[in-house]
Amino acid sequence: MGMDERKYRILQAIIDDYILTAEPVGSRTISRKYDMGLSSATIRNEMSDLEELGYLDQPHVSAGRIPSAKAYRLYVDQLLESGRIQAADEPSVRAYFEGRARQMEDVIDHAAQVISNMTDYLAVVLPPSGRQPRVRTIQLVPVGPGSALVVVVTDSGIIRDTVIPYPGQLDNDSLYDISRRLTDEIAGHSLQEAGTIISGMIGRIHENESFLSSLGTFFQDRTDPKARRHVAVGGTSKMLTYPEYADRDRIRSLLSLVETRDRLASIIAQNGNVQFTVRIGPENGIPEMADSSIVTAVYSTRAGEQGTIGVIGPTRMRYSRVLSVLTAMGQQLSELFGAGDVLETPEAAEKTHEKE
Amino acid sequence: MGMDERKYRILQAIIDDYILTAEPVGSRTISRKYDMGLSSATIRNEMSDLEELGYLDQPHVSAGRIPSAKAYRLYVDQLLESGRIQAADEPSVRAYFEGRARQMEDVIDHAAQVISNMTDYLAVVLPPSGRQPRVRTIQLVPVGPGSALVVVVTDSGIIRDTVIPYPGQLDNDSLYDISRRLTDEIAGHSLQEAGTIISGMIGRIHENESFLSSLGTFFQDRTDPKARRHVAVGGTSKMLTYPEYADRDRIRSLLSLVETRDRLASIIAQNGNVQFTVRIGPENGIPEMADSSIVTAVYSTRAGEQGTIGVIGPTRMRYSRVLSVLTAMGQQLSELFGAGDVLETPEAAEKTHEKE
DNA sequence: TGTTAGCACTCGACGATGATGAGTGCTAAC
DNA sequence: GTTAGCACTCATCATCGTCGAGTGCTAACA
Repeated sequence: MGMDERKYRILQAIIDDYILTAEPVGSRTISRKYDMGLSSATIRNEMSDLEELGYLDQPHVSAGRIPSAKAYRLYVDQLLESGRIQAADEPSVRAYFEGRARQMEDVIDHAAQVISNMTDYLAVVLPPSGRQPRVRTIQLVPVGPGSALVVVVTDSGIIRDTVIPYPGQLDNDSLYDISRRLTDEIAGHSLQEAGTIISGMIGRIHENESFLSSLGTFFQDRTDPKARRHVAVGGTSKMLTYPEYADRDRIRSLLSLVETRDRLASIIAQNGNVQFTVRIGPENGIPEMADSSIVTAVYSTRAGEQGTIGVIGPTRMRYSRVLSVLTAMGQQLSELFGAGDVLETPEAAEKTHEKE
Repeated sequence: MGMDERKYRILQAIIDDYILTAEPVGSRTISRKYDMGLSSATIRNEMSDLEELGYLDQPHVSAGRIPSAKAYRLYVDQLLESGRIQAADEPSVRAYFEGRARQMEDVIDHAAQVISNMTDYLAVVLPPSGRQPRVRTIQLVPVGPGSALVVVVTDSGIIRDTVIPYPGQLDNDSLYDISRRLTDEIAGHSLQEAGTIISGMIGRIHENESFLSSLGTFFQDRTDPKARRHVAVGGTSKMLTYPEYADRDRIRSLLSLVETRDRLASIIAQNGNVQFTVRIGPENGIPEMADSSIVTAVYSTRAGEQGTIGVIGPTRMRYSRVLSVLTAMGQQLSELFGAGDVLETPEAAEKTHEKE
């Protein structure tokens, strides 16, 4: 007994129906709604086979069948192989970004909103990271007595800033001078290297030792992989519409996952270099998420950094829809972060220029 | 029939018990658990009176009584008048901030966490705002070809940054020069005034007109009251433990409120100059929050800006606890934003200095 | 006059019971 | 190989009676 064409069509119909209704689907439903040209009895036989093959589960004897994780896996694999994933929604994704979003964090927040609006699932967007960005400029800006704002511009265009103390006797001009000298030293190096270089300067330059040491630790902090990153989330409340999250404990664990951004980020973060990751139910390895699926995709920046966008939803997810939305959004974000300046959409830049 | 001492004590007991159990409380419970030296029959008579006075509601004939919004109001008013609100938790609040938090947003996020941990309700923290901060310095930092990062330091220490385009022919030094000249012009003025001044310069200085105009709109954007501010939220998942939020629609409306930060901010934002605001049930005027209470408190920065911290929970809230936590946190935040530099805790600054 | 014991009454919560119907597996006929 | 038919299973739902918490009222008591 193998998996022939007809079995697959029936399985597909069952999956489609279950994704739609979230209710166990019976043989009668299939033969009626998805006119297969087969009677319910025949379907029943096939379903029995499919169950034996591990593609269907039966909650109890007198209920219909439910697709197993294995069935979804087959379904998704076929989907991915067939190349039927089209960024069909690209125009509408693009429309969402028309003349909007300036700062990186705004873009990311907005992207999460858009994804969740288009899919009706929980959307997560991680900022670009991974590759060690290289320093382009460092600039110190006086903030108050005894403290300066450090602005580091990297080749990925991302600005990291923190206030550090500095000896009060420095005025604006000397700060600028210092900034220039520092830039000369560390430009082109990674943040980590920059930290080492600056720490190394402490011996050589005897003035402002404490200041240099603060600056050194600043770079070290920024290199820390545990450093909190902004994680954008959208559509949490959408999850409440799905019956699989009717259980309070389940909502609870989902909510607290969303609340602890670190954990959420580590779950969504992609490891490999693949375009998509689809983890169905138990595959995701998170006990309390055994009947949730996680789909992620990658986007990249001009500087070669990678970011991840992801969707979390019930196992009976509209995978096809999700994959196509993620594709479109991945393209859009890559474009946004790759084409023009990282911190500005092409549109926004254009709009500003029109005023000339 | 007035409200005598004994009635009040009974009412208090009922409120206490209901806050604890969330179940209608009967006359028997009161006479036993809160030994009043009265039989249940007497309590019953008093409860009957209290109901007539509007302080108690009865879900149905054979159930106990539930405190009405009017009862909570009385309770809270007494609490506030009695001056029994003590920042009793101040030490533990302080402990939470030991050697932590550098950036303003981190402080705010952390504060929301702490409040929700200490109260077990949903906590919201709004960043300082209100007063028009005055410009101290403006500095332009080159980010990439044709774009510069604008860093404005105000007397409230808040850094607002955006990337704007600038004509490519400017190099670092001329940017610095421009920054200096701009600072000379706008230092001491509000953001709005700064915008006007810069726009006014367009006529006078003919070089870089487009750049100045971008900069002008930058200031206008920053003055926009609708400008999105970072709103910190903590403890959303805690709300699921309360039976009053068992209903899915109720969680849903709560969740979507939390998701739309703008609306959340406008609900929490304080108008007057009072230290506390307690809005009980229907008092808050938000239909879907008719059985939630909102308690807010104010903190302030050295620069005279005001921020708001707030708690959202069921009407049967532990008001006393919440008020005392908010008091402690308000003090802590005021201290944090008032004493040392706004962007740094005294601890953090101290810690860094130790390295000298 | 205020307090309390006693009692009848109300009504939601809960569990048992039975009807309903969706769906299955199996068998036999086509 | 397909399908009609049928017995069987079992979750769902409404009904019904029991249970008990809690009340209001009355009458007795200090």
